[in-house]
Amino acid sequence: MTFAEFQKKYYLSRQDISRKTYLENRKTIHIKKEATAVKNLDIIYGATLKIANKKGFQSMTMRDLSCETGMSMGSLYTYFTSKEELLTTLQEQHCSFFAHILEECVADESDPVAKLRIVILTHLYLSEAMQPWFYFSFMEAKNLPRTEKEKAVASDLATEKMIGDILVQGQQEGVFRLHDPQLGAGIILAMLQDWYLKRSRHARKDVSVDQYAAYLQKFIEAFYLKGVAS
Amino acid sequence: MTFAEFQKKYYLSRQDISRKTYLENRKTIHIKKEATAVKNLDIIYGATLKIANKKGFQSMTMRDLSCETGMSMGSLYTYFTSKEELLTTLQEQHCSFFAHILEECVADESDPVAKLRIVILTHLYLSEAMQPWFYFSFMEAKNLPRTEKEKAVASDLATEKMIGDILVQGQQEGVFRLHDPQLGAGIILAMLQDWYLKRSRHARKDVSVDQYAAYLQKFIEAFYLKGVAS
DNA sequence: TCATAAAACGAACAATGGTTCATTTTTTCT
DNA sequence: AGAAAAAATGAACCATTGTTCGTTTTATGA
Repeated sequence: MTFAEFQKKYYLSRQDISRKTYLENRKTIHIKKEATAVKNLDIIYGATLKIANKKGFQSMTMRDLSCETGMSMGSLYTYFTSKEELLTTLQEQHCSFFAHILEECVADESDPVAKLRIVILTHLYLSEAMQPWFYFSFMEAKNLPRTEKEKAVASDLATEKMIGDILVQGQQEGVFRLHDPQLGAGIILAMLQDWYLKRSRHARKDVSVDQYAAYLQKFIEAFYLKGVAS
Repeated sequence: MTFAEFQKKYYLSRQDISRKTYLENRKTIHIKKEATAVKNLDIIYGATLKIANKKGFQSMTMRDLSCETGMSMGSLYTYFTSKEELLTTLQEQHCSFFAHILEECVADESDPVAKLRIVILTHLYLSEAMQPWFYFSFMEAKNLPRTEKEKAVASDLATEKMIGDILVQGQQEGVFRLHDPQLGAGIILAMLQDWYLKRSRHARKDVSVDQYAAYLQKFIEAFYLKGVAS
């Protein structure tokens, strides 16, 4: 699978997140028509991520958001009850979307080498497709309300555990070299996160996701795979 | 060198940063006695990093800082002219301190393998000794005033370039395998940054800097070094 | 076309938070 | 000890910003 193919498969993602937000928050969103709500939620999410990733969510004022979305202050407040609720909802919706896809990707794969490859690839592709949110989630994690913060940490740990489990399985099956799988999982996750944390730097080097993915695979397999000659 | 040895060598660092700040900002700091100024600057820096790393610099109020330092609002303002100047000065002083030590560490080493090892080790040790600032610098980079932001980016790029240059040298001398040194440098830097960005996670796994350093060395050399049998 | 509901609007209110400065407390030096 | 300098104090000021709500504009449907 290449990124182009991945994109086709998850083409609808952005709309989906806004639609899910609307359906799950009908009580607080005082808008009757789904189409209107979904369209505006999409605009609001996009603008929020754009501004927050430039100056931080705290520094983003509701007036900034009003300006960027082209909506009035009053309008914005028909989509959420407070600035904090906007933060909570945005984070929650994106986070659950991400978790769902990542868990799905290794579901019907049993070979640890293939599993590791697909997790790495899927994570990179997801973070490429949803780069603004991934960056946002990393940078704003500590400012999230308690519950959301805990979910974000849990999600991150789950990803790390998923990688760690694959490493353990590979060691048990004798295809991976014996090394601390906890540490290994942490380092692999760090390399995955680097892709969305330093986007502009990779862009300057003219590196595509697919090139980065290929390099990572080689790097990781050089250490973990048994009997690969240098 | 172990971290314990490193710590002995750079024992005075914290005081040094406050002292340098005082000496270079005598015009704006309306305090006559050096000892008083240095003591309080140290308290202010420590409190600022502590609060900002918990809730973000923007969200930190001057009242928070007053409370944490035990100093009054008025007192704080004799050490800097505005909240932004506090940010600027803190960042600048720590950044130049860091750059100085990192450049020094490879000065009298010519072998690329040894060079790579010492850069990795020094970076890890520095980020361990100054963890609050490293974390702060990464998380607040985008909120820094223009000049400081540019310096922070430049410093980061310089580190990456330093690693990249070592990889190139190693390839030219025939001790490293041929691979994109730019990408490699980026990935190595990501692994170094993971150490201070995820401190609590490493603590939970009971991993020391020295253990982490050893693991990284193996990981990186498995990929770069030629003819190391698996 | 017109009446009614839906949505958008943005000025006004209240709370927050950076900054100042007249005053008090502490230190220094003779 | 006492005067003068240094340092610390914190209440008050004012710009900023989250939030509301009475009004206006737009969409719907008979």
